[in-house]
Amino acid sequence: MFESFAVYLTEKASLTPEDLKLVEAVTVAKKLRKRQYLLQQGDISHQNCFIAKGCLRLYRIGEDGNERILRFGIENWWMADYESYNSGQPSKCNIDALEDSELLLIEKNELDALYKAIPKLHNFRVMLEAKSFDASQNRILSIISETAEQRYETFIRSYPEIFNRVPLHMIASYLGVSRETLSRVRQQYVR
Amino acid sequence: MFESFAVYLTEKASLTPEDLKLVEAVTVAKKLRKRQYLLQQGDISHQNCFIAKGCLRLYRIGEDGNERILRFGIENWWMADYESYNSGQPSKCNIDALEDSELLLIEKNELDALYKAIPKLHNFRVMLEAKSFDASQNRILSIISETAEQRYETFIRSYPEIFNRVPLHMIASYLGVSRETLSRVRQQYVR
DNA sequence: CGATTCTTTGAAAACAGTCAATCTGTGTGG
DNA sequence: CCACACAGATTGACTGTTTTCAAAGAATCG
Repeated sequence: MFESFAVYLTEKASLTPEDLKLVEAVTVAKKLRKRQYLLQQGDISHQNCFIAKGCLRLYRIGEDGNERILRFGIENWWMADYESYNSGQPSKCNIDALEDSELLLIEKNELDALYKAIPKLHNFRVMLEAKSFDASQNRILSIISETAEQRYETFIRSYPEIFNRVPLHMIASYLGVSRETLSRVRQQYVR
Repeated sequence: MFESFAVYLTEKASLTPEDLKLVEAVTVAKKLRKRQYLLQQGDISHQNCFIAKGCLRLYRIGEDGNERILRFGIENWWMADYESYNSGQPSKCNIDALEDSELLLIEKNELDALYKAIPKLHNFRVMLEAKSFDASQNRILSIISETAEQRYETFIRSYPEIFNRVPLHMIASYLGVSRETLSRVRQQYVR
């Protein structure tokens, strides 16, 4: 199960076999069944999670009781509530599995130590975070400037590997529209 | 003009007078008149900009020709189009001044060198970027889950130093509503 | 003062949300 | 293997919000 993580780190971050040993020493494997939580509101998100297999989502519960999905994650993506992860404060979010999933967890302090030991890994992380920020800026632009239909198109274009893998009402939540509206938008699409 | 930057770096990033000399050596001061551009679409955003005084905005022109504001910046904030800054690719954004402004510019390669020379500064940057990411996640949550009125309240609460300093139609653009809607929302507020 | 920018207002149209009912497929337990 | 519950998707009718278009009223600047 560490294997796919090793491949990822070798290809994306150019880690050597020696580097990988250091990583493996602090990595904990975890399997999650569909619907199981990785993190619940109030927990501290003290580990970073690499998704080897499966699909997760990160969401908050609004004052109206509805779920608002902030992010999805699939194979080769990282997942944590970074607000809690960085601050050490209790999380306002939940993370759960949308499919049976295989995860690799690293404690924040262990990962920070790895960054010191493997500068390449640190650079890789900085690059990843920059891309995450870009993605979230582009998502903001999409939400503030596009109609529901355009947002759905943008989502499909941006995440072709995700849109047909998660329930429609979750995509609706991610896009900030009601599931009925998204359903109607899709109809026009089929024609 | 470097003085306010020095104070900022001392207080926020704990830089020493020696550190500051290194920083000053690569810092270029620039004044911008209201309405002047710092960056125009197609330019490469190759310098990071510290705002010593004034107010800037970063925006894109949509297909409909309308401006969509992605960020504001005031004293002690940093400004650049980080997508272009990090990738070296031409920017899709514009940055201009909403007030006469005093800026301190550092070239990306100079700043990267500073991070090597002053690890404290690098840590500070990493922390800042993490906060920016959190802020943009919270903004996404606000846009997808709140009404126009609630978003305006959230904006005022989040940025009390900005909301009464920039034109209303720009806040409307930032919030993703029409200026007319924002104007009406504010009316209810006054009662 | 004149020009420009910014803000407000009104009325109609477009859009999205809500409520309620129905339909589908999936999986579970008897 | 069937019956049932459940999650997910769709549809219709209605309501409410937001946009658009057009016009006019403040405010600001040179």
